[in-house]
Amino acid sequence: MLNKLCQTFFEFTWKGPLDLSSAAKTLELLAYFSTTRPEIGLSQLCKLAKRDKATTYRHLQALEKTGFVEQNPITKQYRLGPAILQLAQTREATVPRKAGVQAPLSDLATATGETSHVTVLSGTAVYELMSCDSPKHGTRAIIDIQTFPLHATASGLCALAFGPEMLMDVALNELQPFTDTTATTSQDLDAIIKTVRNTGFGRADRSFENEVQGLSAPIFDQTGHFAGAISVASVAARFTPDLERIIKTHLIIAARQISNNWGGTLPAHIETIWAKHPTPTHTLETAS
Amino acid sequence: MLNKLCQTFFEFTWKGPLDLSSAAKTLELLAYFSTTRPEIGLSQLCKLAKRDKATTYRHLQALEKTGFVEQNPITKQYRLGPAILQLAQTREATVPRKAGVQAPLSDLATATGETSHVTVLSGTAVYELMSCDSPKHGTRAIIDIQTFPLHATASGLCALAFGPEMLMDVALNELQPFTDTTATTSQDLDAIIKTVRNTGFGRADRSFENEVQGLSAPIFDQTGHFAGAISVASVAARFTPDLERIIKTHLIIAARQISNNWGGTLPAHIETIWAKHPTPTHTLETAS
DNA sequence: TATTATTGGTTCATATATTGAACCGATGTT
DNA sequence: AACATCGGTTCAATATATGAACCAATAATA
Repeated sequence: MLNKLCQTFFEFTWKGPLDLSSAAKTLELLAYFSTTRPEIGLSQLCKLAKRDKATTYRHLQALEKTGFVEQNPITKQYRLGPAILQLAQTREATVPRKAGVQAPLSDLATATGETSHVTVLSGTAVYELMSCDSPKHGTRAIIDIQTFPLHATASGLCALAFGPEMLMDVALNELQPFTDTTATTSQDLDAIIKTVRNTGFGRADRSFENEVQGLSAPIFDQTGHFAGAISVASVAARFTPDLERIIKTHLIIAARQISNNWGGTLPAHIETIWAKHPTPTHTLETAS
Repeated sequence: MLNKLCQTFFEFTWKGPLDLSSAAKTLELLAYFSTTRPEIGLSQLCKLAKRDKATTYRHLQALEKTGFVEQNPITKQYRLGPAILQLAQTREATVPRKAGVQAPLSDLATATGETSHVTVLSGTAVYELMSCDSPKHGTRAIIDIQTFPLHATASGLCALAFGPEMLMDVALNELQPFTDTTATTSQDLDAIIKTVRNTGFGRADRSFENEVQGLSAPIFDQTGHFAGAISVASVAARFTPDLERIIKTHLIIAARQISNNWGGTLPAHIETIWAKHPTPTHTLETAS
């Protein structure tokens, strides 16, 4: 906590720096593992997490004891462990999510040629559930975070617009400016969300990363509540009204399918909005 | 892990909090969730884990903050969260395991008509990776633990026989008597393991649960080391030499397939053993 | 071969962060 | 209305996590 101050280059409040239980700190270590960085050594992980070596070591031991990480016996590096698979199996058996996402997400990525994500709302946070990188383009929008900021990403805006109102309070406490177009005032955010509600699409114009255009549609589950979002992240430079029309068309399809697979349906008022504004781009209205 | 064992027989008097980091305690809470008990309330979880309510609550908060559990907004109960899926995806992409298990395991369960498991060795613990309940019989052997005792289960014995020697030390410190046939002395265990090495099969005769007969074969991965085991748990009452022959035949097939899928092969000496004792039909060398 | 800089892992005094009995308010049962 | 739960909160007491310094081993300089 004391030398947490060191990492304050800016007001880099990662998320709730005030009260990080030791357990939470331990669990956050897991977030540093990814397909591009599957194995991490102790020292390397210390640098990444900006934590003390002894502390990190003990945390890793706790994770190893419970099977959340395991150590490559030859390289001594750590990687995610088998306990995770078991839990994932239980989670998926309990609340089926991934199974109903795979196909529509893949279709979306293929149809749009852009990297696509499905996010889920859990509590007051939006997590990435699955992503699909389209091989169509060389440059891809890479988003390498685990939770999506509510106020700056298309998925987050969808959650604010269609999820529980309580999310707005959370968002207003985390108005971190990622780019110079990030909404940082309550008024700005309100206006944006109003637009999301009016159009039925979340839209993040370079508000999270400078060259990324996000577009998203909400997903609803069997409870009838907002459960997540499906989004497309395209490189801003090639984002044209034409592309936007295509993306929106396929977002609607995917959102319908996934909602259906999760045992829900899109609320009538959203379907109505989408029908009213078939493809709300000023210039193009050609049918496809 | 420990708490499961503790609550089974002896009280252990809560004596040594020596090796229970707060983080580990927190993570162990996750083990109480299963497909048969997917949602757990705060009070209920306290009873299960035998922990204080305030403590458990804070632990759950930490888990919720990191997405490992989420709260059903209506029932207020907790269930496994979406972060797990994400990590599982990474783990599986890094160290593919489940993908190569599904089919052989399913085949095995179908062929034997018994509940079958695949376990993996991680560090010094044997974890269940996947299990498949055959629908053939009404009574099924249900094993509802997450880690398999090394000295009392067929999978554990396989690990001791074919895994790193260091496991033996761990096992000798945990010689918990689950049934009256559980090996509880170093000598007994040595003898059993010798048999496992000689036959190429792990065998647990009611040594973990009174009515369960376990039989297992080792799996090897691309490193050439023991990586896990595949096992069949049959109800002891219907365990006949005939059934044993059938099970062993299919265990061999499954062990070969999974090892292959994990990028490894069965060591020649094990194949040789299996060939030498070509499914010991009615000539059981393990006289009871 | 000696030097230096890594690595993973360990120790121990310090004080910080965790603990649990008791307490709340809400909901539900009798 | 009395009672029993539930999820959640408080606060003093202290058990527990912390990190600077320290090892031993390996690897890259030189």
